[in-house]
Amino acid sequence: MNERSFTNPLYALSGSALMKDKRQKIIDAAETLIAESGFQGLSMHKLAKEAGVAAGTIYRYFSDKEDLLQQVRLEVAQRNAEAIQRDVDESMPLKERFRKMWLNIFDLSVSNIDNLKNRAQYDSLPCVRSHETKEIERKMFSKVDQLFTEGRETGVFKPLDNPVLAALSLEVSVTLARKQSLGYYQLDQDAIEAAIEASWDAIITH
Amino acid sequence: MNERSFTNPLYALSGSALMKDKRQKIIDAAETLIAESGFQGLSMHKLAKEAGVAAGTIYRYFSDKEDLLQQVRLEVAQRNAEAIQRDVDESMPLKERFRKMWLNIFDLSVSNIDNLKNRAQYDSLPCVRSHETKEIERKMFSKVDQLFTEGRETGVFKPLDNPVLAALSLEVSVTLARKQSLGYYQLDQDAIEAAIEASWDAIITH
Amino acid sequence: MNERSFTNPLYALSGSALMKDKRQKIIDAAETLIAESGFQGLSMHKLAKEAGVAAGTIYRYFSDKEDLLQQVRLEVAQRNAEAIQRDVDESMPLKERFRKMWLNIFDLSVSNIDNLKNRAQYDSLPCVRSHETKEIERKMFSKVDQLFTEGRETGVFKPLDNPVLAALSLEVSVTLARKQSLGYYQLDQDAIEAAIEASWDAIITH
Amino acid sequence: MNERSFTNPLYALSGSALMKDKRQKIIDAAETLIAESGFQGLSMHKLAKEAGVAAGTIYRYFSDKEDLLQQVRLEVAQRNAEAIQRDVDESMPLKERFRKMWLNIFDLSVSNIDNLKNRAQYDSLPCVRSHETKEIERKMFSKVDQLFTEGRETGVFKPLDNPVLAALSLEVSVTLARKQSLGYYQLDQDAIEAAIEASWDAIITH
DNA sequence: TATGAATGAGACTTCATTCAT
DNA sequence: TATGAATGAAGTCTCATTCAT
Repeated sequence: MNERSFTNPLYALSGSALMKDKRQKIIDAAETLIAESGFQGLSMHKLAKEAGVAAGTIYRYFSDKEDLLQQVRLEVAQRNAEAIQRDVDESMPLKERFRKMWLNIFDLSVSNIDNLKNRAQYDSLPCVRSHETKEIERKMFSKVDQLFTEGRETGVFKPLDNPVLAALSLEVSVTLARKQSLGYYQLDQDAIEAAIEASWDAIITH
Repeated sequence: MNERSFTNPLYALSGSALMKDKRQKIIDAAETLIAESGFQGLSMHKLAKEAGVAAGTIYRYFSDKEDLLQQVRLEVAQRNAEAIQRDVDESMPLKERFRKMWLNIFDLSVSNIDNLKNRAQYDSLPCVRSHETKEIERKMFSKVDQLFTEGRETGVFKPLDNPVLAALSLEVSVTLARKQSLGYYQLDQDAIEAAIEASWDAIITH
Repeated sequence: MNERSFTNPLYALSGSALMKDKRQKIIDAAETLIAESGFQGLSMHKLAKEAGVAAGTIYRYFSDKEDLLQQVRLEVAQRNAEAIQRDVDESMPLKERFRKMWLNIFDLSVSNIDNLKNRAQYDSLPCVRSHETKEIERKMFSKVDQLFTEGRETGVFKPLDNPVLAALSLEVSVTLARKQSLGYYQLDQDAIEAAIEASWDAIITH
Repeated sequence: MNERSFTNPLYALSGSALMKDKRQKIIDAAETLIAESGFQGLSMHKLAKEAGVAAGTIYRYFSDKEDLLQQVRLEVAQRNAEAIQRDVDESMPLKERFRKMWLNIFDLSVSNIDNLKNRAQYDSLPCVRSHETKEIERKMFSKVDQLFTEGRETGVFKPLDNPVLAALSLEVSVTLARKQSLGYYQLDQDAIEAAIEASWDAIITH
């Protein structure tokens, strides 16, 4: 968000702020519609209506539909990156950090999938691996990277690359969340804790 | 079915066999196009062209596009189910069965993802969950189920539900394969064996 | 109908009789479907199915759809012609003949309209005025013609052409029947008799 | 509406007026095509071409084909309603009003049928009977209703319901016009006057 | 900068008709 | 003679995008 528009109302009507408002309104509307009706249900007309702008206006901020979707994904990814590492601090013990991020991912996945917002994440993210995407990923996984690097160097974790460690442990939470949302089961608190413990077992040395 | 087509290859073009051929040609063409351009890129006209039939012909075999897609998914799922459990026998030791299926899934995922054929699997399978889908899943996971049940009852595995055990161990191979296909890393034989070992660690009691 | 097929079962399977059966089956099926779903709802495939023949077979008896419809109309028209003049005899008094035919037309129109079978009559008959159509009309109106001619020559009816007299009197019953079927009103026996009387008034000299 | 378009003809092409023009152009084109090729011959592509707009444009003004047809019928019905009661005034004697409307209907029917434009009226009007249709009918028949009511109450007409009186007298003109257009006969002025007289005889008390 | 009417390619689907068997 | 699979033109409608205002 442009913070200036909150502290000084004058900025709210200025060119760039207004523009930013419209751009944001369009992106927000896109997310809303995608959450409601999935990715294929997004038409530029519905989007314009939902965002309260004219159809042509969208093309002042995005070169075409693909560009718009790209930027929606970017925004979703950024929000996800923040959510995943929320309340995680380097000063916390290794296991606690692991547990916190595991739960963050699990919660995020459940809500995303429930809202169909997962589509913004799953359908799309794999398709692109642009510079920006990689930037996001680095940010997204900075604390994750640190966790795995630290754990491996102290001999707590197995000597595997970080992405492999992630796939073996943290990303299991995504799989479990998805399955739960599809109705395969309903994990209670104990089951979740057991799953976290098992994920931990996967990567520590025994 | 016209049995003659099995005994005498000359009959291969006779009535019912021809029909089966055409249906299959359409499904194959659909898989090809989906692999090339994803799910949304499949138009009935392109499909007709690729399959070498008239547009209207498709509707002799499938009531509409959704029906066609359903049947494509079914076929893909069935092929996957077979591939996953290939060369796995109950008489084999628990660990060996685990390793074999892990590798089957990994290999399948790599090739699927490389062809984008995963879309037929990932985009769609979750959408339905019909009776047929469940039937497929049961078949798909019969040997998997047996593995986990046996392991848990003998105290080798943790006391978790089968789907959870699967997510913690076997399905990790999908995540790893996808990441590899996206270019995050290239797993050599040692790394794969280590990943299998780590997956095993996730579900056994320590 | 081919009477031979009733008296000698051998004829039932003979070429021409069989052919006539199929042709009739198709026409009957067409009438059934038109009655059910109107004229536009008639597709050659549905027709083939209803008639119990293959789609291609229809084209052995009718050159194309238009030809088929033409012949359906012809058949309906013939049946109508018979119905209109049923139980009318030259020996009956003028007024009685008039009343009988008026009622025949009214009853026919009601049932036709109720079955949507009117479409076979109203949508189509005006479109063509072929030789056969005229032939049908002459037959259809032979007793009507006689009625009007006789009435005019005896000075009972106004000196107007037969088709004009028909429009002024007998055909009013069609208009009334149609309106009733559309729900404008429901004519009881008295109202119908009054309408007949009024129709009579239209054409007699006063 | 943009009021300027009423005060200054230069604005005739400005926004809202243009829109109105386009909608009207489409409706006019529809009437033209229906007149030429009947109701079934109307395809949205042909219509777009005839109207000089893109196919998609039609859907800005009409939700779908059925909606378009409905509005065409409405317009035709309204025009007919006006034509039927043109130059008819309550101050005129009963018979004169009757004669005028009879002729109005006859003339209208002849021209409609000659253009096949009757199809807009006959094929369609009976199908709906919506609120709007009834509104049209009331308007269409206000002077007709008044005529019949007045005539019945003054004892000039038979004690029959208005729709029945209409069918017996005024609507005969439609039947006669149709038959004439189909080439059954050609009514000269005397014959028409005689027909009017006969129609009058149908409903008056003797 | 913003609008939104207009565009027209292309989506899915139907159906009268043909023709090899 | 009968079949019915196959055809492909034509149908209705959607939607990303443009452009005059």
